[in-house]
Amino acid sequence: MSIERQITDAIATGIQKLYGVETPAEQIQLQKTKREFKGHLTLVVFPFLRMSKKSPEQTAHEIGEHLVVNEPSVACFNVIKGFLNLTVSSSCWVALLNEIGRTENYGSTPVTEQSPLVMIEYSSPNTNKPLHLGHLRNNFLGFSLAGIMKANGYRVVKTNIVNDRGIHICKSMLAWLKWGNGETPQSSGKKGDHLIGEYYVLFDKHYKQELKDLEARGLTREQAEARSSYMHEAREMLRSWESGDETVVTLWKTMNNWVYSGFNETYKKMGVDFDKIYYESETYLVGKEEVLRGVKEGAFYRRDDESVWADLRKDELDEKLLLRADGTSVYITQDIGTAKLRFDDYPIDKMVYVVGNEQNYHFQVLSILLDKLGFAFGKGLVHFSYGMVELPEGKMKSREGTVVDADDLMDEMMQTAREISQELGKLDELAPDEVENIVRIVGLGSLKYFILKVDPRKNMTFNPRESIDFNGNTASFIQYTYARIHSVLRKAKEQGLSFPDKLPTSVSISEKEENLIQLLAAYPAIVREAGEAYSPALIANYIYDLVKEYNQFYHDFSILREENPEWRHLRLLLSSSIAAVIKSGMGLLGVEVPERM
RNA sequence: GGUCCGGUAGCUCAGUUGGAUAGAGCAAUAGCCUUCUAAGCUAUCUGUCUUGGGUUCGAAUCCCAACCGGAUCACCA
Repeated sequence: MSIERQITDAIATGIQKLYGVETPAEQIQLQKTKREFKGHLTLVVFPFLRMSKKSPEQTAHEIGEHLVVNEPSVACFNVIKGFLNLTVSSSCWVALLNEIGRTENYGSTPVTEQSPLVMIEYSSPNTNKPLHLGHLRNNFLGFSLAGIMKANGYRVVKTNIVNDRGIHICKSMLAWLKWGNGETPQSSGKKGDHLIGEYYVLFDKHYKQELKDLEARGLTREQAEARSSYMHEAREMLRSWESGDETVVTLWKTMNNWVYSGFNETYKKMGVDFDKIYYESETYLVGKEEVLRGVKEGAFYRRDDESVWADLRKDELDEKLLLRADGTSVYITQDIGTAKLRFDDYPIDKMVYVVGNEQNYHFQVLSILLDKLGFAFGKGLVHFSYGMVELPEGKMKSREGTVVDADDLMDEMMQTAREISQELGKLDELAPDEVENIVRIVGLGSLKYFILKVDPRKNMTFNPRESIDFNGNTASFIQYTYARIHSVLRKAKEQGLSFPDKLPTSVSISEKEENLIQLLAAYPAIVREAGEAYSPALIANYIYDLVKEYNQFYHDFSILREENPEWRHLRLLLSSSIAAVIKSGMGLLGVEVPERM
């Protein structure tokens, strides 16, 4: 039982005894004492005044007296206005540190075969262009969330739905046929996804020119769009693809494979992975079948032009198209099919979609549609909706060339990490492959942390010109502290300074150390909250607080030079426990920590 | 126009199951490397928490209204 819980119970019995009123423990809220006051935990007594019918000060004193006499973990107390500040005894903190020190996987709940299964969909790229900054936020959030859910005792399946079919990929294919001269990733040395992206842009360029020419001949915009031969060819190609035309399908496979090998490289660099990948080309027909089943069962209806619709006006939404008049599927049809396949494949208890907040409406609709089709999971699906990544001058626009490419950005981060490391002379004594590894860990970690420390729901601003800081609330600051702790532990070992993993509770302990242990003790609750709130940011900001506190401690206290063996042991045990929590917490963000840097 | 989300220091962000004098980092200024890694530490400076009401012992936090910004309301994905 946690100290907090113990004291809460003692307060409940105290109030019962003093004022004869039964108070459920949930109503008693202990909070962390503010830094400027003495004590560890604070009880705000205002809510109990109507029971005690006495002044705040007097009430606080009475409860405080009761605790000191009856609850051994409370050493002393002080009262300021209506605030009862409790000081927990040193021996409790030492006992707590002992416990944390020998708890394996501290902070995480074990996963068993009976654990509920959560499937997390993230990434979901289109195969016509490379990944950009927005995808980075998506991938980092999705991967981190998977780790957090696992730490909270869920079985987790990470999944990805690849948008591999549709008019967009036909545009790239067409441009490549027309102007590509058989260029391949091998022949040009370009990454497959970047190569395809270039042809997508090239199509758009020629298409725009064609429109301009047509408009110059006196056509309106709409007429020009209808008359465009390029667009006509692209649509024609999509039709050939859907009817299984062999040359088109072969080309499609070839070009998509170029993209996949490019994506795989990027995913590897990002440090994310998937347990199961679905492809839209394999799910859209299933979606169509499901929609037709819905028509048969009366959930949806057909209009005169043969298009299929869902009437959601009873759910305070509008009518929604599900199949076009020509029978082809739309975006949401595919999500219905994917959902069905997934639930056929796995016994999913909870489905989480990591998708940007511009699709809030889409998922609201999807939830209702799945429910109408009789899928039990429809109502409970979670849309983990995150904000846009904006540049200082506003949204990223591919047409204006302001898109920040994921590969480029990651490379730049590593390059910057390398330059700073060299300037500081950090890497002088290390082997080249070690240098590469540290540069990767620091550069990439800083990027991930920079993105994940922000509340996922909020839009965030990213300034590519001001490179990401390596000071302050950053991954490198945390990584540096971790490396330094390891250095101390390494040196302790070299000097033969082993320390027991269990300290006598009689050891005297400073206020700073008590505060650090109190912070450490909060970790499991933070992991739980992060899981409930879907917020890796909670963990990031917690780790930062812990590290900041430890750094001050590190500068104020000697560890290896401390001559009192009990104190030295305490500090070594504290340091190694903190290192363990840093590693665990950063691991939940998908950020590695190096043992030296 | 309807719906949803946001507005906290010059900048980037914490802080919201209502609690004490609203916090960090960056930027600025001044110190600290014969001592466990200076990617660090210390000190100073920085605020109409968008505005106006309400709820109460107490509001950045909850409610109402207004203003500003964003998203969405596609036979695009």
